[in-house]
Amino acid sequence: MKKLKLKKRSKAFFYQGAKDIAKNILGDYLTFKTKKQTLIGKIVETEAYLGISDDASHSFGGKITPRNKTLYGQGGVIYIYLIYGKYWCFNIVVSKKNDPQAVFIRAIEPIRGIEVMKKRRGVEKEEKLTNGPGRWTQSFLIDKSFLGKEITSKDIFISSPEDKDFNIVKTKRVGVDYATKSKNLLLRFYIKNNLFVSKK
DNA sequence: CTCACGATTAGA
DNA sequence: CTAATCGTGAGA
Repeated sequence: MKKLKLKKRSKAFFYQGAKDIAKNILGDYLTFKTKKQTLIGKIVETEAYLGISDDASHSFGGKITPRNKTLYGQGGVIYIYLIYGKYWCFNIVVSKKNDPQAVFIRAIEPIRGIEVMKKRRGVEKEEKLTNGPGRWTQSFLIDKSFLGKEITSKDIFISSPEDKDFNIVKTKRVGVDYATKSKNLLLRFYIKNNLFVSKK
């Protein structure tokens, strides 16, 4: 078996726009280390949120609230929020300061720490551990304590393999029908035929 | 202070 | 298909 070579994504990588980053981090590995264990997942599904011009985005129109103010900082930090009173949604703030774009990580493929994930999720089926934005954060035990943390940290970071070989599917974003102008933009990206992409 | 609702999920 | 569940944001 060939050894997988991974290169850590730099802070400057996250200064690009959301659309490019959402596509480019597909197939990348998300690593999350604690004292007890290391969890790793491959990013298989993302969405881009374009910020001020995007009426599906939390920062549409330049709105600033206590919850979303992290979006207005320099790219490369984590934006987390609670949805439906239960599930943590994990985003990476991208672009430059005062350009509040974000990349939403909707699904990953579990690579390492699968037993821990099964225990936390209370399910045995591997395909159901991480195939949705609220599911994978539950597997990784990610919550509001990660808000504003650098995605280039020692204990949580993204790295890219040298070679990637898959096709990317583009679709409309999920669950943004409340948006009128932007709801049909093709800003959701996922790895074609990957088993861990969220619901049909 | 009140209150409607969500970048979702589990379960019938 | 519907209910769950609670922090958040808008408005009184």
